[in-house]
Amino acid sequence: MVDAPGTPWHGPASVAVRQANLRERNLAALVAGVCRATSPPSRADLATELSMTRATAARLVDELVAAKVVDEVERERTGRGRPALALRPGSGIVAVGLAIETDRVLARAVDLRGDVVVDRVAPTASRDPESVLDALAREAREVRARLRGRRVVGVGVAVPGIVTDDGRLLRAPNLGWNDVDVAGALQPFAGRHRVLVANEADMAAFVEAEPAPGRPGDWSDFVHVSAAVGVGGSIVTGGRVVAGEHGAAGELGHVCVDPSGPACACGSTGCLERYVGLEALAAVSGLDRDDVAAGMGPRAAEGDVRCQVALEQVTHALSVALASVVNVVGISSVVLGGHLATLPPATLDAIQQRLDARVLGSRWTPVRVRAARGDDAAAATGAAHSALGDVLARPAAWV
Amino acid sequence: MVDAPGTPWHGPASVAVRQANLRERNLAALVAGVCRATSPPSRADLATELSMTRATAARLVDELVAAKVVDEVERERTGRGRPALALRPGSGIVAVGLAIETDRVLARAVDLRGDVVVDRVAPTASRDPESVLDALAREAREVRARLRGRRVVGVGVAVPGIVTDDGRLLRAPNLGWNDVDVAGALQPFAGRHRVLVANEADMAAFVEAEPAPGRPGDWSDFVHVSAAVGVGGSIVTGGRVVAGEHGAAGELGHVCVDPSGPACACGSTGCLERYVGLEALAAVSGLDRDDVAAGMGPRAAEGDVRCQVALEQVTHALSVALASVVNVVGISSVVLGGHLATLPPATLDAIQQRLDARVLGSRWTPVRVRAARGDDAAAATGAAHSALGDVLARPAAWV
DNA sequence: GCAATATGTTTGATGGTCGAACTTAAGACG
DNA sequence: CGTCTTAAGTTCGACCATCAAACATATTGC
Repeated sequence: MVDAPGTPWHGPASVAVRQANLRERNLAALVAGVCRATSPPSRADLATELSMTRATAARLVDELVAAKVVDEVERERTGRGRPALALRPGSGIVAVGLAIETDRVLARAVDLRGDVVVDRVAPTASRDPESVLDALAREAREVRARLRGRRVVGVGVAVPGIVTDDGRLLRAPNLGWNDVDVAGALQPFAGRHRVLVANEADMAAFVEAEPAPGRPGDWSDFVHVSAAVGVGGSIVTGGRVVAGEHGAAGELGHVCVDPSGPACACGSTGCLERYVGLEALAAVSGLDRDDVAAGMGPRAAEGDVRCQVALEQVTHALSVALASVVNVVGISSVVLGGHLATLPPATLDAIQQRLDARVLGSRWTPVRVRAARGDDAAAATGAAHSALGDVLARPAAWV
Repeated sequence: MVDAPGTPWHGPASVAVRQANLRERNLAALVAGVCRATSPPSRADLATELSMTRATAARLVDELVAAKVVDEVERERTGRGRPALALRPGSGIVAVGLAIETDRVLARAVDLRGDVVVDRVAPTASRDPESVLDALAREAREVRARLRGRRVVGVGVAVPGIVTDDGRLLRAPNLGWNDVDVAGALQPFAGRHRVLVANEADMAAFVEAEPAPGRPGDWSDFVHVSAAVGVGGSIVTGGRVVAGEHGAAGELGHVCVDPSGPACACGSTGCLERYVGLEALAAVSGLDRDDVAAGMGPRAAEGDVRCQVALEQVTHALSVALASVVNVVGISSVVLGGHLATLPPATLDAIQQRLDARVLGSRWTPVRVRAARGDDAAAATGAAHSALGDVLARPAAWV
C-alpha cells in the first residue's frame, strides 16, 4: 500500500513520552514480537529483531514471563551453542468474546495464542433484549467458570448493528432493537474490565486481518464481506479495521445492485442484501435457512437448478456491488465471510473474473477474492481478540 | 468515531524504543503542539499541555528554535507574571509542492505555518511527459530561486493518476500517460530529498484534513470529492487520508449513477464522471470549461436554463453516487472540491437532503456536506504539506 | 517600593537502556 | 573423553533524557 500523503501528527502521538513509557513500549514490542513470530523466538532472537540489546530484552522478557503474558517452552535442539528458551504467547491469559446473533448467543474464551479455550453456544427463544442479554451473561459466566485459573483480561461483544462509543447498540434491524445498552448490561459480568462493543462485521474482519492476536494475516488490505441475514462490510487497510463514524463501517448490504430490483426494508430498491442475504438465498435455492451455507454449493454441483440459479445470482450481485466498493476505496482484495465463505471455488473464480472486468485498476493490481478462514463464530473470536488487544498494546498494565 | 475493534499491534510500533527516540518523539510532540495551537503557546503552555516539566520543554524548544523549526515571537501582555515568549511554526522552513494538471503545471513553496511563500503556474502546450516534466522542474527551480534563504525540507508532487510506492505514475487517463517516472524526473531538482508523489485527490483531501501543517481541520472523518476533468475521491478517517493499494484511493468518478446512462471511456456506463466532470458540465451548461466553476451558479441564479439543468444534474448524480459511498464506508460527512467547491449553497443543501433520504444511518448521524476550503491549487498545497510532514514527524533530523 | 504571580533556568536525582565482559550449555572434532 | 567453538543468557558500570525542586527573572497590582 502506498503511504497516504503525510501522516498528520495531531493524533495520540502528540503526548509527551517519559521513561516509563519507554519501558511500556518496549514491553509491547516484545509481546508483539512473540505473537507475530511463526516459530517461538528466544530472548536473543527478539533482541536482534527489535534491535535492542540482549540485556534489555532478557530483563523485560523476564517480567513478561513472571506475569504469564508469555510462556517459556522447550525448543528442540537446533544447532550448537547454548540452547535457547523459546517463548510463546501465554496460554494463561484469555479474553471472553461474546456475540449476539438473530437466534442465538455465543460465548468463547480465547487465549493469547489464539486458541479457543472454552466455547459455548445457546439458542435464544425470544428476541427480547433483556432475555437475550440475560442468556448472553449466563453463557459468559459458564465460560468463565470453566477457565481453571486462567486470567481474564477483557470482554468483547460483537453485535449486529450500529454502536456508540460507550457501548450502546443504537439500532439492530434484524433484532428489532433500538438503543440497548449492551455494555451496561454486561458490566456486572465484566467487573472492572471495560466491555468492548463493536459491530460483528468489524469483529469478523478483525479475525481475518489478525488470525491470532498480534499475528498478521496473509492480506493486510482488503474488503471483508460478512454475510448473514444482513450483509455487512468492513474495510481493512494496513492490517487495521477502518470503522466508520458509528462503527458500522459498511452498510454494504444496501449498496444498489439494480435500481429496478426488489424493494428493501431500508426504503431503497435492489439492495445487495436482497440478492445475497440468507433470506434471499433460502428463497431462491429452496433450502432451509440453516442449510444454505453448507448445501448450496454441493446441491448445485449435483444439478439442482434452483441452487445453480442462486449461485449465479450471488455471482452477479456480488460482482456488481463489490466493483463499486473496490473502485471507491481502491482496495482490490476481497474476503467473503459468513455463509458466503462456503461458496464453491468456481463461484469465487467467476466473481473474481467479473470484478476484474468492472474494476478500473485491475490491469495494475488484479482483484483477488478468497473465502474467510474464520469459523462460523468468527465475530465472537474477533470480539475476544479485540479485548486481548489491550494486553498487546499495554502489557505494562498486567506485569 | 468509534474505535476499530482493537488495534493490531504488528505495525511500525513493534520496534524497540531507545532513549534517543524518546527525545525525538518529544521534539515531535512539541512541534505538533506549536502547529496545532490556535494562538502561539509559550514553553510553559506546551509543558502543561503535554504534561512534561517546564525544564524539558524549555530545553527541547531551545533546540527547535536554534534549528528555526519554531520561531519565537513577541506576545502581547496577557496578565501578570513574567511575560511569555510565544512560539510559532518556523517560517524559514518550507517545502516545495508541485502539481501536474491536464493543461498546466503548478509549483509553490509553503512554510510550516501553512503560508504560501512563492506561487507559480505555467500553462503547458503539449502533453508530452518529457516537456511537461521539464516545465515542472523549471517552475520548481524558479520557486526555489525566490526563497531568500529559507530552508527547503522536501518536495511533493500531486499527479492525476495511479502511483507506485517509488513515485512512478502508472497511468493518468486524462494526460494519456503510462508508466512515467515522475519521482526520477524530479530527483535532480530535489537533490537529497525524497520526492513524494501521490494522487492529486489524496493531496487535496489532505489539505482539507489539515489546513495548515499539523493543524487539524474542523472535520476529521469525511469523504473528499476532487472534481476536475476526472473525478476522484479520498477517504479521511481520524484525520488521516486512507490511500488505497495504489494510491488511487477512490476512483469515485467511475461509481455507477445509472447503468443505462452514457458510455464512459472506462468501459462502463453511467459513471459519475459523465455527469459532474468538467467536460460533461461544460457541455450541459453551455459554458467554457474554464468558466464552469465560477459561472454555473451565478448564471443559474440569473435564470440561465442550461446552467439550472446542469446544477440539477450535479445534484442528482452526486446524491446517488455519494449515497453508495457513504453507505459503504460509513462516513457521513462529505467535502466537495475542485469545481464542485463553488456550487451555490442551495445546491449543497439539496445534495445533503437527498443524501439524507438515501443513507441508512442518517437518522443517527445526519449527512453533512460542505465545500472545500482550499484554493484551486489545493493539490499543490497538499503536496507541500505532505513533504513538510517529515519535519513534523521527525524534527530531530533537522536540529 | 514591595508583594504576588508566572515564565524560564539551573541543579542533582532517577530510571531505563547500552556496551562489554562474563557465565552457561550445548555441538564439533580429534 | 577432553577441548574448542558457538551462541544464549547474565551481570555491572556508563550514559543520557527526564523529573523534581529550588532559583532567577520579568511583569502587574497595590
